[in-house]
Amino acid sequence: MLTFKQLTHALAVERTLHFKKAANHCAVSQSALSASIHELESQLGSPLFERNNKHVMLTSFGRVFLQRARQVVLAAEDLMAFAQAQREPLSYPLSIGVIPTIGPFLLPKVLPHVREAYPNVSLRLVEEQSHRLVQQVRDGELDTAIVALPYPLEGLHAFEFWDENFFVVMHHSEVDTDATRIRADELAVERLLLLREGHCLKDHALSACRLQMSAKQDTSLESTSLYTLVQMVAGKMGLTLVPELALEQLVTSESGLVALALAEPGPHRSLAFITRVNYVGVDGVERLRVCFREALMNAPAH
Amino acid sequence: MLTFKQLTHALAVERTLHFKKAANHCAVSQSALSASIHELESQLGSPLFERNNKHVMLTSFGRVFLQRARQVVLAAEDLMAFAQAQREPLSYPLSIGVIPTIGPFLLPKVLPHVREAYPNVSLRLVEEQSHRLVQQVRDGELDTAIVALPYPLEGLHAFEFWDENFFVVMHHSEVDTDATRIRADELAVERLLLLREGHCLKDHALSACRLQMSAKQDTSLESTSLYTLVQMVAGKMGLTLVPELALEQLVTSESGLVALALAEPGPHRSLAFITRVNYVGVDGVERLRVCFREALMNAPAH
DNA sequence: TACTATGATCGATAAAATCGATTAGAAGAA
DNA sequence: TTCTTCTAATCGATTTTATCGATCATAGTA
Repeated sequence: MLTFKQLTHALAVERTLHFKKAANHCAVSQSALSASIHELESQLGSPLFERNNKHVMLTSFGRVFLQRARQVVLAAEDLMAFAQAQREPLSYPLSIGVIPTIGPFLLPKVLPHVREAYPNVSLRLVEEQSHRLVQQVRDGELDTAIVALPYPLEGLHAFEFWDENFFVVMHHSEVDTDATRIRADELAVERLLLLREGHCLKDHALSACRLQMSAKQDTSLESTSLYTLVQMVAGKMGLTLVPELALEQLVTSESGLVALALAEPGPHRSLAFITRVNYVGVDGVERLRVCFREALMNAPAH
Repeated sequence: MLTFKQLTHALAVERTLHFKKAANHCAVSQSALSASIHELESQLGSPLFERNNKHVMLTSFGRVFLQRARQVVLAAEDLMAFAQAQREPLSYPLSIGVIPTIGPFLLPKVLPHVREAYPNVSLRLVEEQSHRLVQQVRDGELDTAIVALPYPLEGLHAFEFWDENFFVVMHHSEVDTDATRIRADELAVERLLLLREGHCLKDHALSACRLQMSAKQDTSLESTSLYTLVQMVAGKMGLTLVPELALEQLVTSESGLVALALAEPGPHRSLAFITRVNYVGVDGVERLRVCFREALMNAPAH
């Protein structure tokens, strides 16, 4: 079978046109190199070199063959160099899932920080609901995913990096208190607008209010994104619960909205990376976890 | 050191995602394949596969690495296929020197025949005088050369393929005989036009006439090509000697020239391939020799 | 003729690859 | 649970391969 060693030996002979010198370059004995060349030539069926006791000379075939062999060996060396470069943490492509109620609010805050710390990082980002992310991580379609806990993980590992509280978002005309906090039992629960079934934010928000989902809730108004949800609140169609990270983008001063901290003891959800238990890139994920955490701690408070 | 075997083993595991099946594909035992993969991964510094007793799964790194490794292995396989294709006789580039008094007359007759017999043939043709061709063959710059013998070859091998006679070419107005042959001592030697010094044809022509070179010959009229030489004859500036192969092109019916066979016992020069004594492509040259000979025998006689 | 340089070759040894058998652990069935 | 099955890792033995040092053969040189 063809080996890289044979090719590099032959290339050394091509360079030096001298078996002993080539052998030295390759750090083997002359006899070993001679055998190596013989073996290669016998595999090829044609001699690469024309040689006697005094002179070594390329054959026409050898010239053409080694020209191409050089490309192959270079490609292999490139491959090894590439592998070495990959060992630098987070320099290989990483596919990350993220749930829709985290992605648009978290990533703009942390990705610049990540790119600064790991300039070679290359992330493929996928936005899906938690249950699909869990499946994709399990199947190896994703290296990791960012989800909100608590969530049934069924044997996956979780690397938490942030806890956050929920805020009640209302139209300012509906606020009848000067306090910055509000208790769940003060809420007009019947006007609560939530995300469509399947978004974990819905469950987390309800649980933050110590509420069970009300069966008589008007599901036709359940939204698919926090953005439209907040637009509905701005249209005085009700009130909603928004995680802290999203406040900055969703509740601007000119929106006519007011955000009140939920008084129930929090925090109410926790952001985490999830991976397979024996995922080999845990090192990279752990680095991401630290990096995300630092970025969030340094981010301007709302 | 990286080996092709490791790469092909890893690629087999990538395809099957199963060590035993991959081992079967590679015709080795599972333990050997397992060791091979381990060795490769240790050289790379990163695992290619994430595996436990039940499942084998590509890592992100493995995906990217094997993508590139596949290219390298394919390139190597191409290289071997290329080498095999070269084993087909005369399918590799062959550089051939030829002297100017043979090339233009011989090659048009034989090359079509060669290309028919060896469709993959690829010839690089170089036209030089004998002494330069001999040197270039010795230096390996040429695989072989076509020269006219006798010529001092100094250790090169000669593969003769054709003998030819010389013809005296004169203007028809200067011919005073009806015979088709002429003896050297009937020639107006003082009007003999020959090629410039260095062309072996000059020596061969003189020796065909049993002549030594005359010192008082008008060297200013020595030509550099048979074409101009014959043009001079057509201008009644003298007569010359032309090898048989060249007659067809040089002495056409409308040129006003007459060619008379030289009566001296011939043939007077012999065409041959020359090679280094241990040139490895002798097989190809021998095939060319046979091919040339056949082409010339089938060529229409002058 | 003797000397030098050089690639091929040989025999011994060292290194590796490979095998078969076994182990350990996970998944699924009873 | 407990048993069975499946699978990759591991181990020890063996075979194969690679390598070395020494020697040989030979072309070129003095």
